Amino acid sequence: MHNRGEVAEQTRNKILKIVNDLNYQPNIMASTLASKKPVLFVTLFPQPPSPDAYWNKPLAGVRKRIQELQPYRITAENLTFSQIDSTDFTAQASRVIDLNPDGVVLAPFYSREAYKLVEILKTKNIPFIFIDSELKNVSPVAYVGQDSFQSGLVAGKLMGLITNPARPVMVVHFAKEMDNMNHLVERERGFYEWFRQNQTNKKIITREVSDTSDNSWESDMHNEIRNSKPEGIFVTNSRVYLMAQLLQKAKIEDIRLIGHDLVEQNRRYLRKGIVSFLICQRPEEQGYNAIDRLYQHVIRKRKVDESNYTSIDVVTNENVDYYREFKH
Amino acid sequence: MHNRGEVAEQTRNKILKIVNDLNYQPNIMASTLASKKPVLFVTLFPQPPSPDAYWNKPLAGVRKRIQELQPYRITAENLTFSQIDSTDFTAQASRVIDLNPDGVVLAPFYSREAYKLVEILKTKNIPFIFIDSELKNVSPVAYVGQDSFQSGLVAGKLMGLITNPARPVMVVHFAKEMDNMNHLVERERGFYEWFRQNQTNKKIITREVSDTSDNSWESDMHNEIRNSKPEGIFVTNSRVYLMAQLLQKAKIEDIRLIGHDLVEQNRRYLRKGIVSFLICQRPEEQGYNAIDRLYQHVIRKRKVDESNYTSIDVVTNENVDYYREFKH
DNA sequence: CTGAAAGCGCTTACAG
DNA sequence: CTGAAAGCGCTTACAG
Repeated sequence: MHNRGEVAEQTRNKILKIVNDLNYQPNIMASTLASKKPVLFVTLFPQPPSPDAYWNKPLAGVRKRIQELQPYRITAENLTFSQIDSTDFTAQASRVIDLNPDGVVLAPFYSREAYKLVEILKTKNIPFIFIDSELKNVSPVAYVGQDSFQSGLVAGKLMGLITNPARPVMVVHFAKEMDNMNHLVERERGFYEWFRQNQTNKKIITREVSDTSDNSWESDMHNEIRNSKPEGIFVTNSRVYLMAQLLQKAKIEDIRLIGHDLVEQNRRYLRKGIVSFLICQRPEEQGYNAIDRLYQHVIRKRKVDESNYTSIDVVTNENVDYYREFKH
Repeated sequence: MHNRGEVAEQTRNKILKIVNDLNYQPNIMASTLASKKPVLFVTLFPQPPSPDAYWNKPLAGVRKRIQELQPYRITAENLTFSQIDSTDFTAQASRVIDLNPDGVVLAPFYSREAYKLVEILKTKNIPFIFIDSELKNVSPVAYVGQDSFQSGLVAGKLMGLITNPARPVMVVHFAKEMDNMNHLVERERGFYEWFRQNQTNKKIITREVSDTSDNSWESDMHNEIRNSKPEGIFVTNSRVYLMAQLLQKAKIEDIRLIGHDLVEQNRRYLRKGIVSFLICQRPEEQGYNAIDRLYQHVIRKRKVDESNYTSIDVVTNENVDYYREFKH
C-alpha cells in the first residue's frame, strides 16, 4: 500500500480490492501523530508598503489557515519581495529554494523572474499555487484569484448606472510598468466591453499615472479633468483613494468614483460618499484558500480544483461593514 | 488539570503556572485519537420543498464542515421540519432532545415553539447556535445570519439607482404569517429607510401575497400593477422568481425587479435580465460556519464570536458566475 | 526485502 | 483517591 518494494501485480490487485471493499479510510490523526516529519510551506508575496496595504490581507488569510493546521505539524515561512525592484524577487526566490519547502504559494508579480522560480520548483518536484495572478502553461496545483476581465464588466455596469450616457467617463491606471500588470489591462478591457455592448456611443478615455512619488501628477490630472470633463472615473486598482484625495482637495463634487479593494483609505472615502463603489475580491479568503489547497494536495493527497476564481463583490456605503477582515 | 478530584489550591496554582510558563498546548490529534467518545451535532432546519430550494444550501455547508471534521469523530444528524405546519417543528424538536446531542444548530422559524426547545436545551446544558434568524434573550453560543434591515437599505439603494425618482415602486412579500417572518419586515423597513434618507418623495407601496397555491394571486397582482404602475418591484425573499414569471407571462418589460437569494430559478431570471439584482447572503457559508463554531466551542473549548453577520452580496448578471455553490 | 516492535501524545479503565 | 498501564491507529527504524 505504501509502494514499498515489489509486489506481484496479482496480489497487489487483490489487496487493493479488499481495501476498496472495506472502504478503508486512513486516519489522518493517527498518521500525523505517528509521523514526526514536519511540513513547511513557503509564501512569496509582494511587500506591503504600509500596515493597511492590500498585500497584508492575503497574508492574514494564510496565517489563519496555518494556525488551524498547526496540529498537523505544518509551519509556514512568509517571504516578501519589493514591489519596485524586480531583482529583489530573484533574491527572495533563491531563499524559497534554500528552504526546500513542501509547497509554495506564489504571487508571480514579475512574470519573467517568476517563470525562472517555477522552473526550479518543477525540477525539485515542489508543488506550487499561484495567487492573485497566474503564469500560463506551467500547470500549478491551483490558481486562486479573480477574473479581471469580468470584474471590469461589473465596473462598467456600475458606471453605466450612475452616469448619464451622454457624458464621458475616464479610466485611470495608477501603475508603472503596465506590461507586467495584466490585471489592470484586463479590467480596463472588461470596462470598455460593457459599454460596447450596452451604450455604444459612450465616450471613454484612458490615462496612466506612472509616478506618484511627488505631487506633480495631481496638477496634470486636474488639468485633464478640466479638459475632458468626465462624469465618472474608474480607477483600475486599490489606489482609488489617491483620486479621491485629489477630488476632495480640488473640491470637485460632481464626479463619481469607482475603484478596487477594501483597503482602509478606500473604506473611508466610500463612507464619505466620495467613492461610489468598490469592487472587491476577498484577499483574506484567497490566502486562506491557497494554503488550504496546498494542504489538501500535499498532506491529504487529494486532487484540488485547478482554478478558483473568487467572487466579485460590489461594495457600497450600505454593505461595507459586512465585508470584514479576519482578526489577526 | 482535568478537574479530577480535590487538589490544594496552592498546588493547583503552582501547576497552572508551570503549564502557563511552558505555554503548553494539548495536542488535539492525540487526544481525539485516545478518546473513543463520538460527538453528535444535530441540525434543525426548515424542509426544502424542492432540490433547488433555499434551505438545501445551509445544509450543504453543514455537510461540508461535518465531512472535514469526520476524523474528529464528529457526526451529524440533520433534521428538518415542515414550513407550513408548526406542530411538526415541535415533533422534530423532541427528536432533537431524544438524540441527546453534544450541540445543536437551529433555525428558530416558529419562535414560540423554538423558545420551548431552547428552554430544554438549556436545562440539559446542550449548547446551541442560531442560523438565519435568532431568538432574543436566550444567549446562544452564536448567531450566524444576515442583518435584514441593512440588506433592505442595500435593496433601496439599488432600486434608487435603476428607477426614476418620480415613478413609484412596490414592495412585495410572498409569505403567510408575516408576524413570524421578522426578516421580511426588517428588509422592508430598510428599503423604506433608504428612500426616506435619499429620495423623500419617492412613492412606495407594499403588498402581501399570502397564498400562491393556485394562480389566483397572479391576476390580482396584475391588476394591482396596472393600477399603481410601479417602475420597480422589490420582493423581500427568494420567491422573486414568481414575480418574474408573472411579468414574463404578461409580457411586461418595463418593470425592474430586485429580490433575494441565488436559487436556481432566480439565477435564470437574472441571466435573462428580468431580475436586475439579487441580494444574497451565502447560505452555504452560514451552514459551514455554524458547524465550525459549534466545533470550536464544544471540542476545542474556545470562545467564539457571538454574532456573525454574513456579507450582503449584490449579485448581477455580470458577477453571478462567481457566486458558486459548494459541491455536494 | 519484510515482519514485528516501539513510539507519537494523549485518555481512560483499572489496580492498588 | 491516584499512579501507572494499556491502547487509540498509524509510521518508521530495526532486526532478522
